[in-house]
Amino acid sequence: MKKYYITTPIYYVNDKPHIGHAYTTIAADIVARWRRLQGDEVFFLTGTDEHGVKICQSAQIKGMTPKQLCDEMSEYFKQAWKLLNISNDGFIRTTDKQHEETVQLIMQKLYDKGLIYKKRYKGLYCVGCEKFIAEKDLDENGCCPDHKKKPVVQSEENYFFKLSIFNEQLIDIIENPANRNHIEVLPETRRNEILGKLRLGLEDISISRVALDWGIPLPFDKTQTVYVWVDALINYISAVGYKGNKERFEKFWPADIHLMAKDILWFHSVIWPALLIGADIPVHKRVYAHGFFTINGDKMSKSIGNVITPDQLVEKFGVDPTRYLAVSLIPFGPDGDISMNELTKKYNVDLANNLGNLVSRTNKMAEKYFDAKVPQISNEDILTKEVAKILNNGYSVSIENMQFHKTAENLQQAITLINQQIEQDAPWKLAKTDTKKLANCIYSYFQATDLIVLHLIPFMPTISEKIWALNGANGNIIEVAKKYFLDKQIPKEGFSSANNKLGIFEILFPRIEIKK
RNA sequence: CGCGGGGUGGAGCAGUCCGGUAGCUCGUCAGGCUCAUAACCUGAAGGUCGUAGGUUCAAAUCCUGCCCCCGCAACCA
Repeated sequence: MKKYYITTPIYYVNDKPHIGHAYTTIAADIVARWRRLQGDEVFFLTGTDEHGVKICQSAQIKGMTPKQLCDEMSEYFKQAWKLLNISNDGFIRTTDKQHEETVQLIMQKLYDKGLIYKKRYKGLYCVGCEKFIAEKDLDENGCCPDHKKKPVVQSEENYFFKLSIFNEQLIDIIENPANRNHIEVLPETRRNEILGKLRLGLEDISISRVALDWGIPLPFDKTQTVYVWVDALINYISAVGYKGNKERFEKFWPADIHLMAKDILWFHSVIWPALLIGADIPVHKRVYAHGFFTINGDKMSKSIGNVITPDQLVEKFGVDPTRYLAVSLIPFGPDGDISMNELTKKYNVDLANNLGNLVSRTNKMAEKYFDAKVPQISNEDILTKEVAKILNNGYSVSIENMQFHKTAENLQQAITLINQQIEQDAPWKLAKTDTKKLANCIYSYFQATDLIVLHLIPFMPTISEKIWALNGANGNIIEVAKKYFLDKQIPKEGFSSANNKLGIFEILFPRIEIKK
């Protein structure tokens, strides 16, 4: 049995979950569920990032302790993932004791190996941004462009990580598949970007902050805390037991894929591998950065007030459609535009008209002509083989490459084929002339739909099961799916079989009117 | 000369690496069907592929110049 370790980033608890967080998490969940159907032993990790100045301040404003705030915010994420039926195996919080100890362990190791040194750092610091700001980025008045405030000169003594010495090695790791630490950075265009930046050279990075309570103290200098990014990255190994569960760690690490949005690709393809190599730990195998979306053409922002939350989507479309729509509307990788209108359109076309209506019409026909049972077959079922051919052609390749919009297209193609076949067969005519042939046709619609439904599981786990039941299919859908994906044979038992009673019909995807 | 992405019928996109009847979804129009969630099926109209040159028998696709849009530019969740 193969293992598969997949992660989302850990989300910063300064903000409640929005569609961006949901997007990454749903994508990861789809892959995780897909791998499980393939028979892999999957560890799917998500979590929350909880240290840093911003959290401290937010907590203060709300009159809470940082810990209280983190508990509250972390819970929002947990609930959002529960709502979206996310099948994560772990949920790490950077305030977990085990994580904090792991971070200290790694820091100590890097320190002992001479990869960390102390240096005075002087720069312009914008209090609003909480960061050092380069002179060239200031506006014409010498102020921070975001906060319109003059930065203050700050001088701090910090610990630095010798990132620069890894420069050549990192280029090779990313560029050369034969390197034993090779990391596949995807999509390709992003990989080129990273390589381009790496070729400009690396500087050492500061990895600690002074006088910040809300953080993990450096083991070798308790007056400083670990910089939040370093803290955050280490979650990927602490969650699988780098400290405390050697067996699990060796089983799952290195991660097979880290998923994220493009803004944090640098950290995952440069800083994270450098830290790992520094600490003599194998590096992850793959990072995949997806794009950002605009909403109705605008950047998603609180001030515009166009932020879409998972709750809103679920309220409008339901859980499974939300999952499907989130990943199928735009290609995974580049930036894309999303709007409620487009989502609704796709919902109506793909789910209500195509899939939903197919289930509806076949169920109603069986109800009408065969007393709500799956009819007996007498000839070979060709349709299901044709559907299998379509799915074999595009489904797994696209899902492996995270091209979910193509996977969705593939599924829709398969559904359309059945709709076309129904039109050609015209069962409503056969009902008057040839009951034997009619039985054959209806049977094949069920079988073919069942096959599609197996492929829908990663996207719409609950509705897949519902259709399975509606179609009077035998057996546990997950077990049947695993078996099917293992030997690619349509099982005689396990699909809708003759004389099976259909489920009580209900409309799965009610059409949603689009407001003009 | 900072780096990168993009400009294809009304809308959104694919095709560009490996030149050879320009494809998909939506929308529009016409027809069919009535099992179905006014759903489904068939067909049609609509594009000098940002622009100006070049290479070639042949370019959306390769090369060069220009115009326009959008990200990133490292301590940023």
